[in-house]
Amino acid sequence: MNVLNVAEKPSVAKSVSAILSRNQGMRMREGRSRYNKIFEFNYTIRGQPCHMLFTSVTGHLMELEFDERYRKWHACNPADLFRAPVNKYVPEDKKDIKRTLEEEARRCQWLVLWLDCDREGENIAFEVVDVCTAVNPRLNIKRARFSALIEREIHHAVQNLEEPKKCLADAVDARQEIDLRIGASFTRFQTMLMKDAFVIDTATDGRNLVLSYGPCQFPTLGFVVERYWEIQAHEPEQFWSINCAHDSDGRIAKFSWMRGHLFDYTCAVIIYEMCVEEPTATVTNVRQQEKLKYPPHPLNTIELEKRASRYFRMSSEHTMKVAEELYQAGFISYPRTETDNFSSRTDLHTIVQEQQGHPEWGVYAQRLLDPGTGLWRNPRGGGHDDKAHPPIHPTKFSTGESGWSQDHRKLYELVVRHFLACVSKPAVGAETTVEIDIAGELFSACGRVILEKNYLDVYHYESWGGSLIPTYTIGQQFIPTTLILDSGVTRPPPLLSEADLLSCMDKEGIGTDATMHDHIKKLLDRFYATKDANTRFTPTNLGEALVMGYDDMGYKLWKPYLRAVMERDMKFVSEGNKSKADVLATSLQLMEACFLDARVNKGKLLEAMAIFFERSNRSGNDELHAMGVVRRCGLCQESDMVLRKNRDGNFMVGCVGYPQCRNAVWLPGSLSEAVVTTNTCNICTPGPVYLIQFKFRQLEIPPNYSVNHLGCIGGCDEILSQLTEICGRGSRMPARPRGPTAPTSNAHHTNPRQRPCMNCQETGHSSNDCPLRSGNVGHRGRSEHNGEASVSCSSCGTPCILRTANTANNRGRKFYSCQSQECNFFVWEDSLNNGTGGRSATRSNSIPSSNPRRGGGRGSRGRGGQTGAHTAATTFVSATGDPISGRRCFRCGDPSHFANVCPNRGV
DNA sequence: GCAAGGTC
Repeated sequence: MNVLNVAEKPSVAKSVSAILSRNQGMRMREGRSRYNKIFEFNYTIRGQPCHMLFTSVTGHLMELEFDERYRKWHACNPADLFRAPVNKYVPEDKKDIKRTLEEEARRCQWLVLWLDCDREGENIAFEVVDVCTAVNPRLNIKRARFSALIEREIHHAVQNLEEPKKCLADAVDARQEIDLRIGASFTRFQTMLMKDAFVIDTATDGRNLVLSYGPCQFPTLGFVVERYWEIQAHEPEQFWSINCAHDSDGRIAKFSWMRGHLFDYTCAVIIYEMCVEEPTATVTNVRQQEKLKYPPHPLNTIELEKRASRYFRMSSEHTMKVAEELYQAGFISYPRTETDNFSSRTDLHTIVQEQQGHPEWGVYAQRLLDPGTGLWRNPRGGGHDDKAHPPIHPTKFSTGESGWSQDHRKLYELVVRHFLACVSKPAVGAETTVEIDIAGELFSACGRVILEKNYLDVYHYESWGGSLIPTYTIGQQFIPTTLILDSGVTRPPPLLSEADLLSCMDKEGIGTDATMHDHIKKLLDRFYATKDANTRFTPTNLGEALVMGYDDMGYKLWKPYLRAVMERDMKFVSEGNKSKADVLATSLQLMEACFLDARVNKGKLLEAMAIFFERSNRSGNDELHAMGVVRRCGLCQESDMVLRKNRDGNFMVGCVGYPQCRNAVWLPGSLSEAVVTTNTCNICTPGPVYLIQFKFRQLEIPPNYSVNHLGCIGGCDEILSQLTEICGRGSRMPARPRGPTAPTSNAHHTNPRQRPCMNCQETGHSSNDCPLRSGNVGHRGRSEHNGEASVSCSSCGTPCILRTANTANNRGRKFYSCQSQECNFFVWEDSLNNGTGGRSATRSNSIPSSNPRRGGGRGSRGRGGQTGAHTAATTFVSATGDPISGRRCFRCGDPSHFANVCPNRGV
């Protein structure tokens, strides 16, 4: 009987073949693919002599793609991608493997699937089955389940063959389809929306700029942006603490205040003065304890990446590349593993023995193997096991190979030292804690002596500080050598390092051990974030704007929740508790609704981008001309009606389903500007029908009509109908030059100061200069204006307009906003009434959000975190809430400010 | 030009 065996990768095909054949009578021959060899040997399965043919794939054999007609970006509406047909196909670079499988399957009776024993492995198994059964439907299909490439496991697996599990593969099918549909739809949507609308000056090296969205890459970006916002929002606050030191027997004990620190200066001073008046310290407690510092758990992929980043500042992506090369050359075990627990069957001693000859750590390895030293300890597991691979460990001794780079050496050394540390005893220290009392205040000091370094001898990446303190006895009294009142300022957390980012992703289940580094690299490739020399990530303007835009919409697409829900559903499918179809239907329905909503609210994305980027003047692009969704098309019921500006400069509202759907509303030819607002019509149905802010050319409309008009295209708008009737529709108007230089305008120009303003009917200014004009703020979308100017901007002096907020948290709340585009001043009306005063838009008094930039316009960067600084008007209040009189700056004595904003702070 | 998951 001929048995075709297929593994997930060539190395497994080779290892399993070697185990089953016991390296006797095994022949290797080439397959169609140069990497995937075929091993042949004889083996007996449950008494049945078999001729075994063992080959492999290289991961997934197939990919999921849309039908041909949906692949071109402009061929369909991105929303269609939620329902477009998808197919699995074998990509060109896997065709050779497919051919090998077909040729071998034709002459076999059995197919045994040796794919990795996880969800993806099961899915690949079904891809192999599809290819093989297409040429040989009579194949008897079996699954070999093994948890390690160990002789006993492998023989057991082949003698106890099982059935492949469809529900595991189904879970992956669902994941693939959801990832593809939401990734492609959102990527096309946001790329086409923004790429030509803004000047995004990133050096793409000739590549097309793609603003991709993915359910893993976006939450990864979210972690980076969130930390950045946290730093921006930080308001430094001064605190005080009392520190005490005692110098005796040539040793120093540094006592820290058990209250930690106080933010109330007066309280701190009062307590400090009490201590100074009665400085005698009495020892109240002396505690001596043995402390252990444990070696790390066995190494898995994420830990390898984190430690290489921390110790060598190597990027996770580069680490995996180097690790892969070491693995391919046989020096370390398989580097993509979740497992941090050695199987009890692993021969750990042999691995240590191989390292005995090394000039640097060979002696340590010898000590480990000597039972007399007592250094050996069986490794503690970290509780993770992917059932497919052991923790990363050395598999071949080397003192460095000629082809190795410094990074190869460092990584191999890390793997070896980590392994040796894992099988070593923890370091042992003796800790002494001393507590003292000074005038009723408690202080403590700690000293440590390292008794046994143990694993720290080989794992020199870690250290354990030790310091000797004087000897104390309970009841002993002494006068401290120093007793001082120290001040400090709270600091924001640091930017996320690569190791932090990996931890966030691991904790929230973003990506797999084999893909996390890809998602991090993608942030850099897409220009969403940058990494500094200390491996810390800062979002770029582009990355921040995208997250801000979605956040302003109220969608948490940049949070890990979506992936968590998907993972939960995948688990249900793989356990057979939900069907693939159910999960696909509910998940995609939800995401499609979210997509359509995001498209309606794309103004938020554009607003966020406008904070960081200049608008582009490029034309000829569809998206530039499609200026916002006005309503759902009532004719085709499938697509949206969008406001457009045609090439001849005329406006219309047309269905995006054109040319299949030709529904259109032509607007008056006298229009010079039109902007879709976030306000909706109360009359027209089905809603929402978004109102449009129109601006007409003054000389082309009758004098009794206003140049500015907030109108509706749903049929209820009498003024719009009249103007359309009077001026004719744009579609029939000849193209004309636009703008103030148009000769027709100049011909009849009158002095605007002699005529009443078209906007407010006052004289002395034109409607362009009207203080009640809404123009500038509209594109920032803060909210509609109510048109009442009663406050001047304290920043630039320009009159402010009273507006009504339209955000989720503050809907209906009034605020004054500076009209100047260059100024960010705004103030809540109710804060004026209660006397707290106005400020430039920053986190502390802006629209509450996790996003400190919201509410801020261009120019607000870098100001966050600085506001909230105590001002002259601050009333000083103690911790109990009582006002404190006479409070002054700690540094210069000025009562008008706190020390943290003192002009002499740097002196 | 798009996702994420395998892998050489």
